[in-house]
Parts: sequence; structure tokens; C-alpha cells
Amino acid sequence: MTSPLRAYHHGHLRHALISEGLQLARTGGPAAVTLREATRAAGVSPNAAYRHFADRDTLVRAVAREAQLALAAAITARVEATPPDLSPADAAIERLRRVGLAYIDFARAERGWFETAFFTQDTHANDGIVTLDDEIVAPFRLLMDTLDAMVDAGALSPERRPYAEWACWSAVHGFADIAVHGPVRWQPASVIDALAASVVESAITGVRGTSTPPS
Amino acid sequence: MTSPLRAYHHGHLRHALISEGLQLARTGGPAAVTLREATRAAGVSPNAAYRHFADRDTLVRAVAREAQLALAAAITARVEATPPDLSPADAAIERLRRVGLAYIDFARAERGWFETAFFTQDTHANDGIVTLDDEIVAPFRLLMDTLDAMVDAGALSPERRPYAEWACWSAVHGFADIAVHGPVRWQPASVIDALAASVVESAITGVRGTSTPPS
DNA sequence: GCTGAATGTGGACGCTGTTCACATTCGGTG
DNA sequence: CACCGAATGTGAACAGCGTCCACATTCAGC
Repeated sequence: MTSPLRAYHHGHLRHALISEGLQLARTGGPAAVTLREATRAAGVSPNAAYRHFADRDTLVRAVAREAQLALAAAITARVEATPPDLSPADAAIERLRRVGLAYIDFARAERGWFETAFFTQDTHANDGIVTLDDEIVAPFRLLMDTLDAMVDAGALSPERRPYAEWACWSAVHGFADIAVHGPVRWQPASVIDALAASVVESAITGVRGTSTPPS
Repeated sequence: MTSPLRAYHHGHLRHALISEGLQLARTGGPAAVTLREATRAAGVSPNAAYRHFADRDTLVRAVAREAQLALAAAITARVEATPPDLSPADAAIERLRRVGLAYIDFARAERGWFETAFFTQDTHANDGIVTLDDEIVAPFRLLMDTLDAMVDAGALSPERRPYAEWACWSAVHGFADIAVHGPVRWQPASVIDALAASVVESAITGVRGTSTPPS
């Protein structure tokens, strides 16, 4: 009984630390989520974290998972808002466009979370097959399904389908990274908007093999 | 005269520290280039670095510059090795392909340098106009020139030329990042090779607006 | 109500960047 | 050649970080 008012004890501290870490990562990126700062924010001694996380890296990874979920949610929401009055082919293309723009916008709006989501340590050796959590792969599967739907709707020829997901993801992720860390960062937001739209259209054209006349 | 044999004194220590930092960054990325380690490797006290760099971040930036130069050199070398017996249009497309593949291969072969090259601190406020060093922008200008050459050779319609450089760079940089940090990392090298080639072809198709029949 | 497991605390160590006062070395000027 | 100021390197110190240790507290089930 060192202090009559116990700041925190035997609660769900693991969740609290992830929550604080998420807040730190939001503004400072993965480097800002520090063991001592998170425990301090939770009103707990630094070592308390070691009852729930093996080390700092494990904590950051848990925070990264939450950031990935946030990205997935942003993409899913944008895709689900696709107007329903479109032909199957146009709808599939529009969904593909929305995946890309949502990804880029998330990176720009939540830079710290975006950096954290893509933060991986090289120590993470492959423990067997690479299997990610379903919720996190959701956007990627959404992308796959959208491309498959394009094939079904005749908006993408079947022989162009293989590897198309990587081409799309690369273009979108690359622009997001350049817009957040690269030279594009200094441009005004309106310019970045235009560039983003251009890059996404180019990615769509790249996988389709033919440019779409502007609607 | 504390020691008869002076390990290092009044030499070109700035260059030595960058050199050591480059070595550290090669295997450990930007996080591994630490003031104490670099000075230790140079046989000098930690504080000696402060006579040449304002702080650690300045040193890392200097190392990053060297890494960027290495990337630029790799791209330039690959492009310059383009076979000369090609039509102007085919030569331009081939050069574009080489820029992309060289970029990706550099990221895979020199992961630490690639990470360091794209390491930027948010503190770097825009001091006026964004003007990078000529040598560093060289690959970007090479990309621009190649796209312009494609227009001249009729391999790219002029109305598709605007922003094409960003679409190309985004696709290539994105794949490089995914191949180094993302899920693609766990794939065998041969698979990554195939994916890289596919992504680059897709990027070329994306900016051209039409797919090229396989030669 | 007690006992063992789970959880949180306090102190310590080595590492990092950074600052201060001090020592050394170099280059130019008399 | 001697000197003196500027440039450069040194040593000790401080705070913050991750991490390990032994110890204290709290909870949960018999």
C-alpha cells in the first residue's frame, strides 16, 4: 500500500498499452511508440509492459496490427459506398479505383498509422507458411475479388489477370509512400489529388491493357 | 600527448564518418547508423562528430545522400547498357524498362541502402523551392527524358505524357518497397523476378494506354 | 481464509544522443 | 621562427531508452 489511490492495477493493461501506443504512433509513427512513454501514459511502471509483451518490438507489432485494421476499414468503407447504378464492368472498375484512392487518402490523412502499418522488423522469420489474419488481408482479398469481377464482366481479359493485384498494389502503395515521404510531399494538396487520380487511372490502364475513355 | 600513437587526428574525419555510416547502413538500414558506432569505427571519441555534423540526423542525411547516389549510379549504368540496335521507339521503351528493373534490383540487392536513401525526417521544412542536387535527380531526369523520347518516337501519345513519370515511379518504387518490406519478401527470388517483370510491363502499359505485344 | 499464480514496482545496467569545459593541433602573421 | 587564434578532438556528465533482476502486491480457486 504505497499509495492509497491505485492508478491502475490488474486491469486490461495490454489493451490500454496498445491504445496508448496507437495514439503515439498516430502523430509520431512507429518510432514514437516507446515502452516507457506508453506505460507512463497508462499510469504504470515501465516494467509492467513486460507482463504482456516480450519486448518493445512485440508492442509495436501489436500497434501495427491495429493500424493495418484501420487501413482495411477505410478501404472497405470506400468500396462499399460505390454507387449501385453501374453496369457490372463499370462497377468493377469503379471499385478498383476506390481501393486505390482510399489507400492513398489513408496514407495522407493518417501518416503515422500508415508508417506503422507498413513497419516490419527483419527479425520476423517465416514461421512456416505466410498466413496473415483474415481481417487484415481483407482489402487485399477485396482487390483480388474486384479484379476477378472485372474478368467476369469482360473488363479485363483473363490472360492479363495473373499478377494484376501486385501491379495495382505496387502503383498505389508506391504513390502513397512518395506522397508521404518523397518529393511529392511538398506539393499543395490539390496537386497531390490530381497526381493520385492520374496514378490510379494509369494503374487501371496498366492491368487492363487498354485505356478507358474518360466518362 | 596522452598516447604516443594518435589513432586519428585532424584528418578528413567528415568523410570517414560518412564512409563508416554507409557501411553501417548497408546491413542495418538508417537505424544502424549511430553516432557512437560510427565514431568508434573511425577510432575517435563520440563528440568529435559534432565538429562536422550538427546532430545524428544530419549525419544520417549525409549517408542517405550517398545511398541515393549509389541508386542513381545503378540506374544510369543499366540504362546506358541498352543495346544500340533498336528502333527509336523500341529503344525508348527498353530504357524505360531498364530504369524500373534497375530500381527494383537495387532495392533487393542493397536493402539497407535503399531504406536509407528513402529515409527523410519530417523536420526538413521546405526552405523555399524544392531543389535537389543534380546528381541525385539524374535518374528522375533520365526517366523524364526517356518518356519524352517515347513521345518523339511515337511510342507514347503526347496527351498521355503529363504525370506519366509519377505513375512509373510509383509502380516501381511501390513494388520495391513491397518486395523488401511487404509480403512479397517471403517469396523465392525467382518468383520476385517474375513479379517485378510483370509490374514493370504493367507500368509501361499503364502510361502508354495500350499493351505491347510480346516481342 | 489461505496459497500459488498472475501482475505491478523499484533499482540497476548498458546503450544512445547531446552538452560543457578542456586539451590538442593546425595555419597564418609578426 | 615563434606565437596565437581558430579548428578540431577528448573526457566527463546527464537524461532517456530498453531490458533484467529481485521483490511486493493482487487476484482466483480450493
